[in-house]
Amino acid sequence: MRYARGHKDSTRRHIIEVAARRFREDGIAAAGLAGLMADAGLTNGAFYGHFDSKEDLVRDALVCGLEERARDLRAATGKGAWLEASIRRYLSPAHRDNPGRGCPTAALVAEIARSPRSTRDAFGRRLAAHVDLIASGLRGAPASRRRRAIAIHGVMVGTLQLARAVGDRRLSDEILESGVSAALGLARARRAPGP
Amino acid sequence: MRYARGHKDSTRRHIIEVAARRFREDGIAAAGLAGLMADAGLTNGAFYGHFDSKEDLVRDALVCGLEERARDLRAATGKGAWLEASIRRYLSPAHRDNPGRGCPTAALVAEIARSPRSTRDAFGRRLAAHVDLIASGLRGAPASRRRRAIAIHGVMVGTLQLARAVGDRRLSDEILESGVSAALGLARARRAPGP
DNA sequence: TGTACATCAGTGAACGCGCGTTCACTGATGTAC
DNA sequence: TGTACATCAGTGAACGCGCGTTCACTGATGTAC
Repeated sequence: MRYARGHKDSTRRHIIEVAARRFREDGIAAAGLAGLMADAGLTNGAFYGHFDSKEDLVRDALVCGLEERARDLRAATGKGAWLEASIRRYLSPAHRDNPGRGCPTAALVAEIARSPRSTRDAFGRRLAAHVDLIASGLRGAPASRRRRAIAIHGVMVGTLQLARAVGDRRLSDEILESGVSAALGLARARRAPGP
Repeated sequence: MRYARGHKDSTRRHIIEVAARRFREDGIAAAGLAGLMADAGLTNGAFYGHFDSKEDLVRDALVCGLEERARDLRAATGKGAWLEASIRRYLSPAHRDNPGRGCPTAALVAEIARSPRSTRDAFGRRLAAHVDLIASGLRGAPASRRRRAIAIHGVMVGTLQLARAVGDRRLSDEILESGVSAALGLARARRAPGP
């Protein structure tokens, strides 16, 4: 064959990685396939040798990004205060200013909500796994840990997005700090807050 | 003149309202001007008699949606437990299932983050006012109230979006409940959580 | 009172462009004989 | 060892379509005389 064994697979992976970055930077609707393929060093025609449709790539790129972050987080677990450290890293100016290499959820959650069922199911499964991972770093009864893990994830995603959207840098920094404060509070509590 | 006095102004307002709904439902990038104008009962050509560009409409529609929600919230303040009630209403299945008439921030924050400076500044100003409104319903020292108000807004926006994005209805409901629980906890606390 | 003209919100066709998708083709390789 | 053929990842032009934007035009009204 013209190409080495495994060449096509690695090309496919490369396209997915490029797409995962571009989708997070520009949004799914605003990222065109031709530009994406050019970024990957290929021409537009090669796309359909690897994927059935754009939506197919969207799902793969989303899962790719989510699993990379899950691997990173799983690798950190166990080390002392790993959850606190990962909350601070998540709500850092560095993460806010580099969406392309950051959390796919924060960048794409609204577009995922408008995606076909299969994409939303794939997202839901990864979200559930991520929540379990966060919950493993909490103390308290299982139900309370799960509730707080979901809320921690929610406040992380929400405040990161708000920090990215406001024009004022000072306000943006303040949003990040408030998010850290609230997430750490939930992480340290022994009971779920609220009713 | 052919049209009654104030006709053009009311047409403009109508276009903005239609756009505010469509943007929240479909996303800004995915909502086309021709479809939007047709929804408003006009033809595409009339658009540029009212706005300089799509971005111009985006900013106006965003501000329109945000101010409507601010008015609703302001009207509720003062009534006993108004903040708790508004948190529960925000994180309800009804709000989750009707993004078109819901919170513009939850629907559009990622696209706002990719918008020009003027749009992000307009968003930042409304966000700051909204945070002040939430803070007015909290107890404690001013700095703590502000921190918690930002975090409450963050957890509301974040968990609503997560609830919209997952395919599994049960998980979605659980996310909403966890968000309510955490937001109420932050609302009832007397001190900011965390370090 | 009647007529000619100015106003202006809205019409609808057209602009160039990039979109997602299709397809006939290329050309370097491995295989068959 | 040399030649003919099959394979297949990638090429690049083309498809129809909808995008944001422009513009010459319409036609009902108010105004001027």
